[in-house]
Amino acid sequence: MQFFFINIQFHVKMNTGDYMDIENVEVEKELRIVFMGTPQFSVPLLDSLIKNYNVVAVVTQPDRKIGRGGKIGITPIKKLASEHNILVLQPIKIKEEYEEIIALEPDIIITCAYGQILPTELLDYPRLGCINVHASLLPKLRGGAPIQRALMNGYKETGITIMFMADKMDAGAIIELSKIDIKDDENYISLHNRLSNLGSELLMKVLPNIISGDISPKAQNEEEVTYGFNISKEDERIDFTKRKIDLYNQIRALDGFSGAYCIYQGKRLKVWESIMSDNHFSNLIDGEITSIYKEGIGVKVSDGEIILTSVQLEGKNRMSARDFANGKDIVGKVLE
RNA sequence: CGCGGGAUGGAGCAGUUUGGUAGCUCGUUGGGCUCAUAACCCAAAGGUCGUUGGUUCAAAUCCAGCUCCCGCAA
Repeated sequence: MQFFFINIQFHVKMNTGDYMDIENVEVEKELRIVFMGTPQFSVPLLDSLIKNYNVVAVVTQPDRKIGRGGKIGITPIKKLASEHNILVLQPIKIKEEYEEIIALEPDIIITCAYGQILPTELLDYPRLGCINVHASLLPKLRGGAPIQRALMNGYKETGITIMFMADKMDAGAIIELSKIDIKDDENYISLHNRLSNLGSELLMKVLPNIISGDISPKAQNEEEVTYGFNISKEDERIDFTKRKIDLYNQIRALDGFSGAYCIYQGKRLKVWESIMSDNHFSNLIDGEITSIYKEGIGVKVSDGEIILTSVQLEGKNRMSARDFANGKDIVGKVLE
């Protein structure tokens, strides 16, 4: 917990319940932060906030049925907040249920992968504004799946953007950017974790400046805007008529996420990992299994061959492609 | 009670319909061949067939309950 000396006008709730306006007087006050987030990505961020600041409430998505059998799952953010006895709010539609948040009188709202669009009334309330931590170098890859899209697009670098929130998604003025390189063999899990930690570090670095007003936000260049929308079924399906580099990027972009898949003998076969090969086959069709290698299963694609190294058949566990091929006569079979 | 697949030596599977000495492809270990090898040949070790109970002369196999794993859908 941390206290700040600030020197602006605001009003203070007294012990009596009355409000007292104070102007230009240096006082000690606990900054009231409301954090909004949902998935694992935002956990390190909330963790840092809890350790260093006064988080008065956490807003996260409602508990939902998850997995088989209709079990209810709680969000990673709710779990962490509950462990610290922090108030958790889970509005179904925040556009209609934001009064409770305003009643908490937050000085600042910090969001990270929350999953709902905040209403203007809420955006306008906190005196220090609403801050978002986004996993791309804005204005590139606005939207819900910037990490996957960066990999899928074969980007060499990405990063974290901290910005003010605007009515339009991920369109607010940029406060701070931090770049990282994307390794050639990096997958979703790895990049996700690195960006998650980077987001946390960057926010801790920038937050004091935001509080003190020592920042100079810059509007995004609308001409350079690109989008990284959520991953759809179509994005997960492997099309072996594509180039091997595109398939390789698609597969690693979804490794640790939903997984890329193709169809083997009428069943769904997820492909978690692959490597590119330099072999070429002119007499085979795209998707045909070329050979079993030590590394895995070779598959003919438009510009050569890709070797599947880690796969998972529906109903089965993830396994090495070698194990999958074991005991089966799959050379010459076609993956769709 | 959302739909469905699965549990068999270290791994991946067959065998279950029609109960009757545990099989295949790998891996491991040892040996051989070879300039050499991830290739080839020979040999060995390794499984109370997820768990509990039932039927039977006899259960991986039939019946019932339970546990765990996974795909889809949300």
